Amino acid sequence: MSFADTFKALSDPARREILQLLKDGKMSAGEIGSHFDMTGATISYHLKILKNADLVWETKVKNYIYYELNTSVVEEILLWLTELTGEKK
Amino acid sequence: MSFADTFKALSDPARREILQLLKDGKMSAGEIGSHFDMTGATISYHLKILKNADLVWETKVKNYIYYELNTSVVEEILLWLTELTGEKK
DNA sequence: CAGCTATTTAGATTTTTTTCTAAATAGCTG
DNA sequence: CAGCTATTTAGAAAAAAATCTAAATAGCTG
Repeated sequence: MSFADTFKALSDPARREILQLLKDGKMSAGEIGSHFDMTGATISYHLKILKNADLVWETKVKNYIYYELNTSVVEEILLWLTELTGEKK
Repeated sequence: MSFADTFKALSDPARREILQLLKDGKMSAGEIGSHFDMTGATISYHLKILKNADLVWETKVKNYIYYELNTSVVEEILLWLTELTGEKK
């Protein structure tokens, strides 16, 4: 969705952990959930936020939904932060 | 304070805007506040969060408190994000 | 030192976020 | 197709965050 949504999405520790898990490749919602002490519904909520922020992709295979990291949007955040650190007057 | 606090601090648009303002040099709490449609108390609250996250420094001069950007902690976030984008298996 | 000016703190309220349980959907598989 | 398995959606409750007003602090300045 937007830049602000990306920052919001990154602000939760569980969501950041999900992204780290996905670094190693795609994973189903269930597999992701098994790494956390949360209900599937809660994991689904977090995945939705990551998806809305374009931080992840989903692909459906059989009755599984696989999630995959989308790094392109991370670049925007990197840029913002880099500009913050650089060019000081 | 911690890594998580830094991400939380960055998740609010007003706080990000404050950091952008401080890119151009230090600024008093009042000056910062004048850029926003919020009470001084609210600005003070946001400044406290930024300070706790080590994203800003404060220095007292007369009865003013000046805030200044501290970029060193931003580097950690940059690193985390960079590692997320790089080294995909 | 009396009154300003700048800023923060306290406390309350509102808004947003996170989480859960229960139910719904959807697509296998025997 | 009947029953599983995987996942999401809805709705409610709990927890956290943002905001305000009013009061407190603190340090000038005349």
